[in-house]
Amino acid sequence: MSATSPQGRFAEGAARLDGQIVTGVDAHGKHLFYRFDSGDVLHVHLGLFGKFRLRSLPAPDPSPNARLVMETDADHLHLAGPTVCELLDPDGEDELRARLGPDPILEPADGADRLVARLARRSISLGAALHDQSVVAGIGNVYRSELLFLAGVHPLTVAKTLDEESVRDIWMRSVTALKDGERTGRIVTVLPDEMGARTARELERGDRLYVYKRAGRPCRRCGTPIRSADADGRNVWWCPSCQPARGELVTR
DNA sequence: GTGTCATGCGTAT
DNA sequence: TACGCCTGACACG
Repeated sequence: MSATSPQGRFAEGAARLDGQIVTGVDAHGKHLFYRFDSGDVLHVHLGLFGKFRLRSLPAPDPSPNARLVMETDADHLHLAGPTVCELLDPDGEDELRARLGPDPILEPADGADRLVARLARRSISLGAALHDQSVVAGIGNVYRSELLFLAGVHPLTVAKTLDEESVRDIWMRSVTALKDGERTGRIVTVLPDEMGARTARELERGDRLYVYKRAGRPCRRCGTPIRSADADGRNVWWCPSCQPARGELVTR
């Protein structure tokens, strides 16, 4: 594999990786790890804007924006706009993983206990908690609203007040949803029996989710207008009928 | 063409 | 809590 940094900001790293063999790729939450035969580990976090593009050769236009291009005889992998693109030593990877909560894809069976434990002490809202990567790794702003809708839990519920059964339900739904997303490459949370005759792939962009960015529009299930509020500096959406408040809510 | 927004997160205040 | 950063898609004109 050849590695280059057309944009230049990862020139040193690319030079080190150039000529190496990729021995594995894995992830913890939103953090990606490319492993090389020398033992080097490339850590990538796409952030809000980052994007990988995989193209077959011959490669398309020159890519001046690419932080990193990795190329084999067959493929051309183009990375632009990541928040993080760096080489990590083993200690660095350990420190990173220690900061992250359980990943529903990595530990579907064991992670629920850890989530229960991590929520039990928190006075923040559930919406904020699910977005906190040290509580659970891999859930972003789309999934947090959608999972809470599926679970029937109000997003401003005080995290530590939620009953354990509901926490485990949210965990299991996150396992299913994130695995689906990993498999299909898109976020579709609408359940199969609510898709009508269409498959997940056939759904229009706006028909794939229940509440995310649907403020004021009718709930797909009950018709009640969807609401939104700020949770942790980002919007969260919910259906007031399908996700009634149980107990007190976090109001700010 | 221009402006706005976004599936994120670290740092400064 | 605010801001900066990184890029691309889309709405609007």
